[in-house]
Amino acid sequence: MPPAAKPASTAVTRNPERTRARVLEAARNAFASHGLAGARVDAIAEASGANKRMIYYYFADKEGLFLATLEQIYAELCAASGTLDLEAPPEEALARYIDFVWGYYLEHPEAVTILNSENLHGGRHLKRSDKVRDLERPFVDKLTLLLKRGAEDGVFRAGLDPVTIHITVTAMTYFFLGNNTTLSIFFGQNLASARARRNWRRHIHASLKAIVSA
Amino acid sequence: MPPAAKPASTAVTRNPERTRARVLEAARNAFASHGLAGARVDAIAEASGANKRMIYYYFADKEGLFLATLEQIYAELCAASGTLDLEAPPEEALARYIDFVWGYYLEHPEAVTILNSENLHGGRHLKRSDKVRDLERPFVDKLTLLLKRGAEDGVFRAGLDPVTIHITVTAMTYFFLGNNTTLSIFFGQNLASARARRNWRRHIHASLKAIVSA
DNA sequence: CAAATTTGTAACTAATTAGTTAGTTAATGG
DNA sequence: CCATTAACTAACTAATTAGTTACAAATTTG
Repeated sequence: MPPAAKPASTAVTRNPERTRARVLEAARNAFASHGLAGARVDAIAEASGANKRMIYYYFADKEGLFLATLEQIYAELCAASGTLDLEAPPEEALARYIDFVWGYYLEHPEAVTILNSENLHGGRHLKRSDKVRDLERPFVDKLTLLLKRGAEDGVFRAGLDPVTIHITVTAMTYFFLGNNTTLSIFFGQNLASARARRNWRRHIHASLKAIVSA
Repeated sequence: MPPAAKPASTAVTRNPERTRARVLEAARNAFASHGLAGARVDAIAEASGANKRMIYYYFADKEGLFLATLEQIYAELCAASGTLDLEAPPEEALARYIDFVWGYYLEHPEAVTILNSENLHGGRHLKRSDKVRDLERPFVDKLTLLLKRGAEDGVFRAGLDPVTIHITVTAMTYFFLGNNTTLSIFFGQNLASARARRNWRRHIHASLKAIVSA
């Protein structure tokens, strides 16, 4: 049922890859704005310019489309981390790492809401994805090396767990950005302002420095 | 339209307050499990034992019911923080504060998913809630005093912002618990285990100690 | 080039949904 | 004790929804 990858064609009237890509883009927007249950397949079809039938042809059902969206997000995140350059003194490299995570979620707010949706549904789509299981996670290896290097240089504490550090950086980024609205209302201040964001990013840097310091 | 609070009655056949409470409880479960769009008013009516008409009678519409659920969650969080005792040496008191936040979200996973839903929808329900605006937030005052006390004692850094510290503790708690499923899948380890939770809670304590230390 | 296959369309359907109508029964207050 | 109001019910509706059917055109392949 799922169409195999095909060599580029000069045809304009038919273009399955472009159709797929456009559907995925529209799906991403729709799921990000309304969640899995709130997103409308008809709306995705219209926004992508594809016929609704094609969505079912390519992705089987709404949940299949949601899974494909999730897989694309994870693939993009991992691919982006491939270009991450941590060849610098440990403290400088850690700062770059933080800026990468912060920058990624700042530029991809849809990733936050879609991952939240997947957690709402107990990860039932991701669980059956071998695409995500087989993904390269360059940032984990890079962070592992960085922490080791920092410990050897005596600037980082020894025995730091890379996954723990990654989750810490992501938690501080993701929670601040993803829950910005309710936090702003609850604390009566605009945490979406450039100033508030700048302060928070600075706070992440200072916090992680304190956490990893020897 | 919204019914006023009434003195307790001995009647059993009619009990608007109990009906309201049961609807709210069912709504909380439904919204927590399926989100705003995914929750079904019919299912909430059936689960609460109330007639669907009564839900519209008390809460106007589905969004009104969602707002009432949100308000209840915030009210409970603030009420719970009222009993929080921080009368202890600053480092011990900060540990208690962390355990309060951690314990609260651990015991109320539905608060996490419902707040995520509200953020998905841009906070449009909470924005029009004066109930939440007028809420007492005892934990902010308590934390403010604690940070001041710690600074005076020379154990905490001076000038720490209580809201920043609160968001930091909440970020590390909320993100770990709320995104536990996708994190577990992505990093190939069971972060829901008692051991993983214990380690993470310990990590929050160590991290905050490092962050606030003079 | 012809048969098989892939890509695409338009119109449809069966089920579900939020919200309503029209009325009944219990409590309350004068 | 009766009239008004509050609490409640069952059955309904109009709109929407995920998913399908039946068909057509383009492309590939033997």
